[in-house]
Formats: sequence, structure tokens, C-alpha cells
Amino acid sequence: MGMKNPALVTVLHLLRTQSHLQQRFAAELGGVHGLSVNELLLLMHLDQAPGGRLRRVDLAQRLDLSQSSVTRMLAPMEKVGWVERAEDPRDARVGYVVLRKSGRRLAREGTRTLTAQAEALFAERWSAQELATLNALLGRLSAHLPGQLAAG
Amino acid sequence: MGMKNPALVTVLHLLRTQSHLQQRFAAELGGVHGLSVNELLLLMHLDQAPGGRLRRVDLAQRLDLSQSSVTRMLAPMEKVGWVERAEDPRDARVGYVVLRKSGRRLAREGTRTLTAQAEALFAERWSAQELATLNALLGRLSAHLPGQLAAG
DNA sequence: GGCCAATACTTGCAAACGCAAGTACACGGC
DNA sequence: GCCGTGTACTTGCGTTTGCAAGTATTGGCC
Repeated sequence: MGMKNPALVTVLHLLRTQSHLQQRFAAELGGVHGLSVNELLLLMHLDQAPGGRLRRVDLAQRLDLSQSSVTRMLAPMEKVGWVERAEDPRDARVGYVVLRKSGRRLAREGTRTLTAQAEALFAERWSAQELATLNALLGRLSAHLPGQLAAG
Repeated sequence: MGMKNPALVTVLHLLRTQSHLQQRFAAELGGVHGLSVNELLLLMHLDQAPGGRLRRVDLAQRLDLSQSSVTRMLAPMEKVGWVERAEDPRDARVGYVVLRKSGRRLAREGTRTLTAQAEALFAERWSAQELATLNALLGRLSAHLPGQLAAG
């Protein structure tokens, strides 16, 4: 077992942790609300946006997805009425996505179950202090990245 | 802007950070070696395994992938000779994956470029102390998960 | 020794995604 | 006021992935 670079090891931990968490959260969210993780994140971003509305490009950037993925994710969500389209009177290119009542409700409920999952993750063997430290360091790591969810 | 749960915020940072890093590393590794991140991780696991050999199930567990994904990832890698199959004399069900010389070389080279990327990530505004702390906390978070790469 | 549950792997199928090309529109320079 | 460049979005196509079903094999139990 060779000595490994600390930066490398950290990155490996990050990659592993994420793929595991992604699976756990997806299973729970799917089971309870029929939502994928990305769908919930999309709703959460809309919920936080002023007027519950956002352009598709901005959603893509915040979700770290391509524009085409956003387009395709939205189609079924419009169909079931979580979300609706709106035009921009000044620029006919843009299509706003606006959150409807049922979508807003889903966003809140989904956030609650995601929060519960997150808390369960840290419930054992983690002090509030340690969690805060991890939070701060991760926040720093992603600080210069575009489109994060408001933190407070 | 409601007060947000610290555990939730931490998890959101984790998800975002990962999806961003995944893309960066994928671009670099693909460009330099023609490897995907998962392919490199697979080679790295083999490189660390005694005899450079591992069962497919164990690879799947370590990579946090399904068995079918591992099966399909390996096909082209066998074709180009990074890896070869071996049978277990005691159990005809298992198919070992064994690393060949070119695969071992690729694993080492890929690890070097991934290490460089990882170091670049932390090069600015990160002290060795902070990196060590982040590393320890992430390590704890994934500690009870199966199949991590040996830490050195 | 025959049967049944569990294990290792493969394959068919569908979902989620990115890239590149296509369409529609905006905006600035001339 | 037209034209070229850039932006917002959509669509076609290929890749990666998981799930579920299928095959082969092992091992325990009677």
C-alpha cells in the first residue's frame, strides 16, 4: 500500500461518498414522492427563485446539467402540473419555468424528507461542531462554482 | 429565505461539488488518456488488489456500480488488452478480472493525472491542515461504506 | 444423490444524460 | 434597415447506467 497524495485521497472520498448518497436519496425520494434527486433539486431552485420562476438556461446552470436535460425533465413535470411555461414579453427566445401550487407543495415536502435523510446521515458519531466544519470546507470547495442553492 | 438545516446544506454542497468535479475530471482524463473516471477507478482498484486480480462482483461493489455495468465496461477493456479474464479452478461461476501490463501502466499514468487535478483543486487558498481536516471528515462519512480504495 | 436456495455473471430493455445540429430570436455595427 | 454574431431552446443520436429476467454453478439439507 503506497503512500497516497492527500488531495487525491480526498477527491476519491468525495467521489465515493457522492455516488453512495445519490443512490440512497434517490431510493427514498422515489419511494415517498416519486421524485428523482434532480427533479427535487429543480423544484427547490424554483421555490427559492423570486416569483418561483427561472429561465431554462439558469436552471441548467444551477443543476449542473445540459440544457437538453432540463428541457426533457420539464416535459413530464408540465404535464402533471407541477410547473408551467411563461414567455418573456421582451425576449421571445426565453421560456420561463414557473412553479405552480402543487409543485411548490412537492418541493417543500421533498425538502423535508431530504432533510430527514441528511440528518440521519450525521445523527451518529457527529457533533454539531464537526458538521459545521465539514459544511464550511465543502462550501469553500464549491464556493466559486455557479448556481448554488442559497444557504441560509 | 428560510433558515436551512445544516445537514441539508452540507448534503447539497456535496452533491453539487461532486457533479462539478466529475465533469472536470472526466474531461481531463478523457482528453489525456481516453479514459472515463469509472474506468480509471476500475484500473486503480485492480492495481491495488493482490495479484492485480478481482472478481467482477467485488469490482462492482468497490465502484458502487451494478454488476451489469461492470460486465459492459470490461468488454472493450479486454479487447484492447488492458485486462484479461481468468477462471477460478474451485468455482466455475466466478470470472476474475486480471490487470495486464498495459493496464497497469495506464492505471499509474491515470492516477498521476488525477492526482495533479486534485492538487490543483486545493492549490489555492487551502492549507495542508484544512485539507487534512476535510479528508478526515469525508473519510468518516464514507468509512462504513464498502469497498474504498486503500488510503495509504 | 436429488432438490432448493443462494451466488456470479450476462443480457434485454428502458431511463437519464451530453453533444452537436437545428430553429428562432435579439442586438450591434455599418 | 440589413447582416452577422451570439443566445435560448429543442431534437436526434449515442453512451452509460440500473433493474429484472435468464443461465450456470455451488452448497446445504434431507
